[in-house]
Amino acid sequence: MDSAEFHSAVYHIVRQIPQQHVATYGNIARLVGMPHHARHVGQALKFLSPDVNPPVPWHRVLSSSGAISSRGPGTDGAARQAQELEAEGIEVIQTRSGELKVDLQRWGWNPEPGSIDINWS
DNA sequence: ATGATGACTTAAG
DNA sequence: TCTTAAGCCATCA
Repeated sequence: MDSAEFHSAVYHIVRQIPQQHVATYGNIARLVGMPHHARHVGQALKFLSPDVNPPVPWHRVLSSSGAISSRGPGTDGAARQAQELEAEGIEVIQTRSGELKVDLQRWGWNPEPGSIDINWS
């Protein structure tokens, strides 16, 4: 599986995250079959253009702690993601240190490995 | 070839 | 709940 296929696979899985649910980078990586590529899931999402069709609900992907990954100081990506999540009815809380997070126990999506469609092409 | 960089994760204290 | 440390691996300078 090359890079392009990996990206396609990631998009395919992310598109299956149901409304009002969130998944983690690591989980997506596992579902795609590359459990050590959590970081690259983020890379794939970064390359996403806003007008892809069908749309990819990138905002439903979080880190394993439930925190919305900061895109670096001075960026607004995290805040925009929080806004998308709230727009769909998912509760976003803020920690003392100012981190935005979602309660994975409540909103997390944990499909049985065999219960989802893996074939993207 | 080499070293730095991430929209990361897990374990430990 | 934080902070550190170590592991991870494609991409880039």
